Amino acid sequence: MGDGCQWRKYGQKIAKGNPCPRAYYRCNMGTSCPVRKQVQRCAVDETVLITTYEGNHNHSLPPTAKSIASTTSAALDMFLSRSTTSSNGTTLSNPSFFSSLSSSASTGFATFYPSASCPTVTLDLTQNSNNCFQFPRAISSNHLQPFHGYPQQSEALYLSSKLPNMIPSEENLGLVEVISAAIAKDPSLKAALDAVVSSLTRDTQNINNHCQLRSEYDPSPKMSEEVVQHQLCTTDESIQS
DNA sequence: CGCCTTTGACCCGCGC
DNA sequence: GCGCGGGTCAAAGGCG
Repeated sequence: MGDGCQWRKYGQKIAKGNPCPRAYYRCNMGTSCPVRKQVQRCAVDETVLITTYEGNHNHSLPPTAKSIASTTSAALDMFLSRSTTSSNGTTLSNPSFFSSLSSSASTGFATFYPSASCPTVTLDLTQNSNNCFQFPRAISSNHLQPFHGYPQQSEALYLSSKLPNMIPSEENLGLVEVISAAIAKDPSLKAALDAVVSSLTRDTQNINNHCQLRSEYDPSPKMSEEVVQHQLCTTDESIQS
């Protein structure tokens, strides 16, 4: 998937537990840019590409890359804001919220599991189509620092994507419902998403994409809110057990 | 000819 | 100390 940056491949390995090789890339845009990324197909669903970014660019980014960076940063801020308001006072995000999201990711839609020890954010890029980058949907994050694409502390950014024309499909409807329920439960979440979309609109010329995304985030769950909340509680209990 | 990818070798951390 | 696995290096080959 093109992300606006130029990458130079420097290695490929077959990781244990996944027959698909993992490719290693370095950013080739700046002089001695420290940013690296890993790309690997999901072992469960080979249409899913798991891309891991590490480091921070030491050069300016093209508009497309900036859009991704700002989007990711906004997503991180969104989840981070929840962590700072959590009642237990921890620096990590609301465990109930993330357990719900992680459980939805385990349905084969985006089979990636962020660990608490590694700062990560997982984004669903399945809305990518017509070779035009669109706004990714944040699935989960336990990252403690936003990604701006400029020198900061070392960090890792995890992105997952599917090939075009793969959705909407039944397998990820559950995720949509969970996200919708999360938005319905927390008005601040919807406000954060609106801010992200508004920010993206300034960077993109594709107004149609914007409209599509706004409709994607419309908090009108296909199920009643009571049913969704019950499922979330059930999911939380099963994970905790 | 230069750039990029491929791929086997090597390095290093971690668990036993 | 040894083996395993992940990450990186670098020579060789392909391609424009």
